[in-house]
Amino acid sequence: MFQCVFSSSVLQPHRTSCLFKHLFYHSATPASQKQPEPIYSKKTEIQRQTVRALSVKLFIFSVPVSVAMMTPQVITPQQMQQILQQQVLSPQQLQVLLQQQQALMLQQQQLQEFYKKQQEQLQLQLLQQQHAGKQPKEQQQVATQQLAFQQQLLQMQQLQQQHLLSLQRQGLLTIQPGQPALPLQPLAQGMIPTELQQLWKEVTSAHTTEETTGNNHSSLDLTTTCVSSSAPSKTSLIMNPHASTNGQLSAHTPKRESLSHEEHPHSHPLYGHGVCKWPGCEAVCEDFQSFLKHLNSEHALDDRSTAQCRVQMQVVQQLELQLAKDKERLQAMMTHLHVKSTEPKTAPQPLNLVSSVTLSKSASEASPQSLPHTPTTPTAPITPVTQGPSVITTTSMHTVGPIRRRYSDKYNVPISSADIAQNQEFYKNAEVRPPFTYASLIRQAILESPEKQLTLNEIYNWFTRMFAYFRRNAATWKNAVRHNLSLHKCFVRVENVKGAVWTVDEVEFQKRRPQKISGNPSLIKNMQSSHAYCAPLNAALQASMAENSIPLYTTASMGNPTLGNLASAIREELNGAMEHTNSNESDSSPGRSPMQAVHPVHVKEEPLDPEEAEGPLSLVTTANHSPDFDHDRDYEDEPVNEDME
DNA sequence: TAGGGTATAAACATCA
DNA sequence: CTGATGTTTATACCCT
Repeated sequence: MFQCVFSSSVLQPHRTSCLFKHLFYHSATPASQKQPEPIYSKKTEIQRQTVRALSVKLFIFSVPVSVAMMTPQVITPQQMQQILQQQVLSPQQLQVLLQQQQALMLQQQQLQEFYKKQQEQLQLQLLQQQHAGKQPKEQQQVATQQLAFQQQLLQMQQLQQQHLLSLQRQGLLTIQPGQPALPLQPLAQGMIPTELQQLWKEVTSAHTTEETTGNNHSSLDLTTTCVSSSAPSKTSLIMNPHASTNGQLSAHTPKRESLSHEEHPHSHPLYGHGVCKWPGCEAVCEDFQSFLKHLNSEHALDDRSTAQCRVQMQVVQQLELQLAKDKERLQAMMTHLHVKSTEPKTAPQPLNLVSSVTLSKSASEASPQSLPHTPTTPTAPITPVTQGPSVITTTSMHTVGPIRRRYSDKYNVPISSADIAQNQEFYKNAEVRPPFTYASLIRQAILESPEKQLTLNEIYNWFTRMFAYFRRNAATWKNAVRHNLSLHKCFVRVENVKGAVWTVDEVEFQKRRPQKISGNPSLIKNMQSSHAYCAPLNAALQASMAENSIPLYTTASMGNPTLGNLASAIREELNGAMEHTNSNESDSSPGRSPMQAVHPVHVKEEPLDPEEAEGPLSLVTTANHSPDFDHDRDYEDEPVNEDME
C-alpha cells in the first residue's frame, strides 16, 4: 500500500524546505553506538571544503584562470557546492596538497618580500627623481628594476600555475577548459569586499597624488583599507605582466600568455565576455585585439596600475591568509580527530571525509530500490556512486536491522546546512532514515499542508512521499506516528465534517519557549551563527564566503535550489514565527477554518515534545535545548467528551 | 546515577 | 469480523 501511495503521490516540494530547519536539532545519527567518525567527517569535511574554496578563490585572484574568465555568469551556490564537493580526497592526499600549497605560499611570500623591498626602493627612486629632476639614466634603472619585478612576478605566477595544474591533475581543482559549469570569475568578483571595490574607485581617481606624495603611505593606506585585520606590512606588489605590455616589457607577455592561454589564444584572464576584467575597469572591448589595445593603453605600467595591482595583491594575500588559517584549522582538526577516532573503535576507521554533505540524490535516484534494506543507516547515508574509492563509514550499522535509532548526536553533530538543503531531495529518494524525530516530522507534515491540518492517513502519505525510508516497515513507523500524535500535547485532534484531522498547536510552542526570539530580521544571522548545526557552515564555508562578501542568502536566492531552500526555509520559519507570535489567538491551529466545528477531542495542555518546541524561530533556543519542558504531560485522560463518533 | 526524551513494540479501545 | 484510528503502557537506549 505504501509503496503504492508513494509512487503515485504527487510531490509537494515547495513547502518541504522548512521541515529540515525545524528538525535539524533532532538531527542525529541514530546510531546506537557513539561514533566519532561522523563527527570527524562532517566537521572536517566542511573545513576541507573551506580550504578548497579558499584555494579556488585564491587561484582566482592570483592566478588567472583563463577559462574561468570566460564565463561571467553568476555562479550559483550549487555550482559552488559542485566545486566543493566534486573533489574527494583522502586525508593523505589532502595533506600532501596542503603541504604543497604551503610550500608554494612560502615561496610566494618570499617573493613578495622581495617585491616589497624592490617596490619601496623604486618608489624612493621615483621620489628622488621628482625632486632632483628626471635623469634618463635613472629612468632606465627604474625600468630595469621593473623588468626584474616582472620577471619575478612571472616566476611566481608560474609557480602558482604549476601548482594549479598539479592540483588539477590530482583532482583537487576541476577547472577544465571549456567547462562552463564552473564559472569562477563571477565568484571572484563576488568575493571582493565592497570596501575593496570602493577602494578600486578611490585608487582609480586619487592614485596619482597618493603614489607620488608618499612613498610609503599609499601602500599602507591600501593595506589598511582592504585588509582590516591582516598584516599591513605586506605592501608587496604583484604586477600583472599584462599591465606592462606597453612596449618596454612586451617581451614577457608572450611568455606568460603561453602559460595560461595556450589552448585559448584569445582568452585572457583580464578579458571576458567582451569586457575588460581589470579590476574597476569593465571597459567594453569588442574583440580580443581591441582588448589588448585597451589593456596597453589604459592599463599600462603606471602608478594607477601599480596601485591597483597592489590592491589585488592585498586581496590575494587576504585570501592566502584565510586559506592558511583554514588549513591550519583543518590540519588540527584532522590530527585531533584522527587520533581520537581511532581510539574507541575496534577497527581503524577510515576517515570519512565524504560526509553527507556530498550526498547527492543522484545516487539514490540511480537505484533507490537496489539499496540494501538499511533502515538503520541514519546519517551515514547511502553514499552516492560518485564517491568512488572514497571511504564511507557506514560502520556496520546498516546490517543491524530495524533497530531503534538513537539520536545520540542530536545536539552535537549538526548536519551541515548543505545537508539541510540536500536532505529534502535526498531523503525523498534514498532509503535513509531521516534524522528527525517523529514528532518533528509530523509537525512538519501538518504545517506544510495548506490547511495546516492533516488526517492520519495524510500524515502517513506525507511520510512516504517525503521519505523513501518510510516506505518500509509501515507498521512500525505508523504505530510510532500514532503514538506521537497521541502522546504529544502539541498535536491536537480536531473533528471536522470529514472526520478527524490533526493540527499543531503552535501556542504550545510559545509557552514552552518563551525565550524564543521574536521576529527580528537579524535573527537569521543569529540563527545561522548560533545554531549548532549551522556552526560548521559558519565556521568554514560561510566564513570563507561571507567574509568575502558572498552573501549567503543572496547567493542562495540566485537560483541554487538547495541553499535557496535553506534561505527560504529560514524565511519561512521566520514568517511562521511572527505569525505565531502574534497569533496566540488566531492560529493556534493554523488550518482551522471557521466553518469547521472544532472539537478538540483531546486537549493536551503541556507541550512535551522538545522537538515541537523548535517551532518557528526556535533555532537558537533549540540549540540550547533543555529537556525540562516535558514535565506535566498528563497521561491521565481528561474525560473531555470525546465525541469521536 | 537519575531523569528526560525518543523509538519501538504491543495491548487495548473505538468505530466504520 | 476486520482494518483504521487512537490511547496507553512498557521497555530500551541515549543524553544531560
